[in-house]
Amino acid sequence: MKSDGSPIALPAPHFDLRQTLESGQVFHWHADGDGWKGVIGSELVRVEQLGETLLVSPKHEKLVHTTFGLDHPMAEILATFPRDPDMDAATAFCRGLRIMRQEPWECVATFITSAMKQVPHIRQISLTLRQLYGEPVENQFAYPIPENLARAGETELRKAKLGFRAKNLAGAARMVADGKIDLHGIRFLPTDEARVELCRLPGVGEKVANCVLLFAYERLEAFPVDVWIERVLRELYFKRKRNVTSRRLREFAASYFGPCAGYAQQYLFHHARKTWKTRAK
DNA sequence: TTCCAGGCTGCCT
DNA sequence: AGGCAGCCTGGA
Repeated sequence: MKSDGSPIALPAPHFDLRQTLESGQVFHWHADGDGWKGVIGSELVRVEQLGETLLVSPKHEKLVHTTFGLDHPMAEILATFPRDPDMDAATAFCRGLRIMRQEPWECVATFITSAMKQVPHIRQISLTLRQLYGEPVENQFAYPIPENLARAGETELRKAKLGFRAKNLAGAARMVADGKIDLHGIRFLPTDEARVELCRLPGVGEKVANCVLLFAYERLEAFPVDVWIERVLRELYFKRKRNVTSRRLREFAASYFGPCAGYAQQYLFHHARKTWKTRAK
């Protein structure tokens, strides 16, 4: 580390750094010795967990506290979960996993590029975009601002291996850069209206919008349904039924998992991905 | 080689 | 409203 002062110990009870970073919310953090490094905004941050504390540079204390949701009242959140054996198992397995607070543009852009991709690919795309279009931060790069991706355009982005996602990312970047959508203002909208706004962006449908609502706008009730969580819901809650529509699954999720459904979803998702050995990459 | 992956979109019925 | 193919690319 540079001379930012020696790390301080930030209290982090009921928190698990590794599980939080490996639960498919963010795709650019990497292990650094016994800790992790990643860029938050325009800061390169190193975090290391030591028991129920986090070692961080003093100047990153507040940033880390906010980004990792250390203010979340976990006991209260867990108390809202439905009680059934599968939910209980996921909750025990994921103890300490927090929903993070990401910067909206980075979050929406990353999930636009995640369509039909496996995690290593999403990480690769994030890294390539940062290296080509992001501002340097020490020896790493910030996520590119919308203006840079809009200027690059679809053709250039295709060279960064984005495939059909290039058009969507370039289009979304253009809308944000031109002020056609106000990602900051969305913060103040009710969740349903915020979702409609986000879906105006190319490449953003209900799933990506819900990811952004959950991971960037603190809407803990937002419940992203991807192919994985569909498998989980069918396997755990509709085992013997066939012909259950996606719509029916979403209706079930909305009523069953309660006001922190997004948290519950993340736990079911992470538990399944880490324990269902088949197919997971 | 062939197949498909953490989704969206447009076009069908 | 619900179903379905196509979209790029890389890895199994």
